[in-house]
Amino acid sequence: MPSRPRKYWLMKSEPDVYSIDHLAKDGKAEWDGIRNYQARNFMRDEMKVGDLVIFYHSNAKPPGAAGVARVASAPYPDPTQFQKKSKYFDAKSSKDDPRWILVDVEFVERFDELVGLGDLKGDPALEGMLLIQKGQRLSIQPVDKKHFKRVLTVAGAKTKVS
DNA sequence: GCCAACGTTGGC
DNA sequence: GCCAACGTTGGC
Repeated sequence: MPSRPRKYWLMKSEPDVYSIDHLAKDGKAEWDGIRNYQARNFMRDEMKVGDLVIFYHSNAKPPGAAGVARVASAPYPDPTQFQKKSKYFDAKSSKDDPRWILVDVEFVERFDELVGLGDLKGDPALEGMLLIQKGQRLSIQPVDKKHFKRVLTVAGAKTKVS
C-alpha cells in the first residue's frame, strides 16, 4: 500500500534530444540535466516510485503530450554534474554535497497521437493546468489528478487511473 | 530566428 | 538585499 496518494506529474523533454520513442526503446532513463531548483525539488522531495508522469514534447513541431511514464527510483545525485565533459557539468557541486538530484523514469505508454499544446489550451476541462499558463516554463511540474485523467482520456490512453 | 518570460549571477 | 545584465526556455 502506498503511504500517500499517488501524485501526478508532467515532465518536458525536447524530442530531438530525448523523445517518448527513446524512452520506449530504453525502457528506463535517468532524468538528467535538470538545472532548475524548483524542478529538482520536485524530484528530490515529492516524487515517489510509482507516480505517473505525462511525457511532454517541448520545442517540438508540434509541442504536446506524447505519452505516459512512471517514476522508477528514489532520488539520487545526477551523475552528469560531476562529468567535466558533460554540458551539465557543475563545478560548484561536490560529491559530499551534490547540488543536482534526479530520479529514474520508466516507459508506460506512447499515445497513438500526440495531444498538441493547442488542444490542451483549448480544452475547458484543463482550465488552470500549470502547463498552459502564460510564461510557464518549468520543466517538471505537478498535475492535478483531474487534469491528468483528462489528458489520458483525450489521448485515448491505455493507461488507467483509478 | 525572434522574443517574452523567467531564473540566476554578481557588483555594489 | 537590490537590481541590472545575462542566459535559458520554449512557443510561434
